[in-house]
Amino acid sequence: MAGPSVLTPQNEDFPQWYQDVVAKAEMADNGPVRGTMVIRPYGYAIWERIQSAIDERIKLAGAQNAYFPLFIPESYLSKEAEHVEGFSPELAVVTHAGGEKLAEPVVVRPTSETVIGEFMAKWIQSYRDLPLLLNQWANVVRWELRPRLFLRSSEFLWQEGHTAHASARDASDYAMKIHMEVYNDFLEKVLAVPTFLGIKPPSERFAGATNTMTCEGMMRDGKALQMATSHELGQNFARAFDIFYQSEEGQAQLCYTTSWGASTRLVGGLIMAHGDDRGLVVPPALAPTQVVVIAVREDETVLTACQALHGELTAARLRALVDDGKRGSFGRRVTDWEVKGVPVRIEVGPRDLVQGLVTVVRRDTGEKAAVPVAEAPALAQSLVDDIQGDMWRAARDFRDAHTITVPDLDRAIEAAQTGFARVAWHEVGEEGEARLKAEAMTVRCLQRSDGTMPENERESGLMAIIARSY
RNA sequence: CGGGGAGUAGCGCAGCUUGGUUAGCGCGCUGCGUUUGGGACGCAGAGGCCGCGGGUUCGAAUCCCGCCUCCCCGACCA
Repeated sequence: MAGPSVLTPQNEDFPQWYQDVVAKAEMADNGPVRGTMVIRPYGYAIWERIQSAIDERIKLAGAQNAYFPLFIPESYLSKEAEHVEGFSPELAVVTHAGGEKLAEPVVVRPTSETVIGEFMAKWIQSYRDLPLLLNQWANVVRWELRPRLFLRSSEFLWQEGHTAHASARDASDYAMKIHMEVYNDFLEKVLAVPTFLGIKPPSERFAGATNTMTCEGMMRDGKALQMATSHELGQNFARAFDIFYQSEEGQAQLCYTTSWGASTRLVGGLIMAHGDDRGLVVPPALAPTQVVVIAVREDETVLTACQALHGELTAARLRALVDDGKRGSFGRRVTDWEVKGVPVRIEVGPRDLVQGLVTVVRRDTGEKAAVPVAEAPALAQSLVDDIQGDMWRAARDFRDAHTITVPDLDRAIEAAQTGFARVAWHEVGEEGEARLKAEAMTVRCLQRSDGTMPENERESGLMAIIARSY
């Protein structure tokens, strides 16, 4: 039934497989400047759906969208010592503009804590102004030495939330709320990627944060990908930018701030968490096209049947389109839709049609069924519903099968060659982290033994998740 | 920046060692025809500053010198 693979098989060369998928599914191209990325219409359609799903959740969590400038005075970055130290190696700095050398160089934002901090200070006067909950959708630039499409590009698109609160508790609760109700919910319900939730060890924290929460997903090659992060910034940025409020008692108090983000990297995560040797597999809740109706050949009866099916699918609020056969042989077109990962396809051919049948195929399992034309829309609908859950369970089972709890660091290093290792955090320590680095591994996150999110890395009984990562 | 590799058609490559007709192959692209139930086939086409600059030579993709760029591995990272 299946022809030879169009792509490099995953187990032969996973990075090459990834590049093949990005190219063949028409997701993105390299830009003319090293490290930049051109997102093609199909890749962008997926990003737009990621955006709207996340944006909807951000708004439910109470934050409002705003927009801050791309250019940031260089001096802003230096106001927070750890922040500038963390980012300076990857800054793009504009030194000339308008034909002249600038008095103060301007950096292209690598992230916006600093500018937003400046304006928070201006806007916040009283405890009544808190919490201040902002988000922006923007592009950011971090000059990368080893770029990879979607996973690590010098310019990327993301959402960055920035909030200010009256107390450490409020800030911490809100960062957690975003982590669970925006990121984890999106990853589970839309992207169908199960993750390990935890906090970063101090060595892996965001520059200037007091705590970083992460969602770590497992890719099909057993490596980890950080899919979203939420940071508690303590009073570090509030102090640097004078973000004060007057309390009910009339005293000036420093705010506590947070920041949180998810980027176009999620598209890379989608590819690597669900993809197989035939290409992308897109979960139905995310898919720009959920059902493709394929005419086996250009034939009036066939095309009429396709249009009728398309009408019914659309009426049932499924995102559907018709492949009318003008674009080449049947086999070629099927392969193209498979590479793009469309969840369900309905093949309409003259032979089946004589018997009143069409063939319905699901992308995730390849399972085919010949069903009466009249039943096809309902079947497509139920497959769309089933596939979403099945993909999540398949990804979870894969992750669990490749996650091993081990008693010590030696065995953790062994296990992390092929997946994730779970080991007591006290078995690692600073010395252990150095050993991991030598093995190209890191502590991806720390969690309690029951898998929940700890308050901080000093809690006793924490487990470390160790893996190779992107 | 350290270590490796490569620049020839949109993409992937051969040719270079030993200089010499009109620079070639696969895929893709255009036209026409036959096809179409898992990447169809035939015929006819289009497409090249052989990375850039200099040199040697009657003659350079090929030899010499200089430069530039890209890719892979490492250090940094959403």
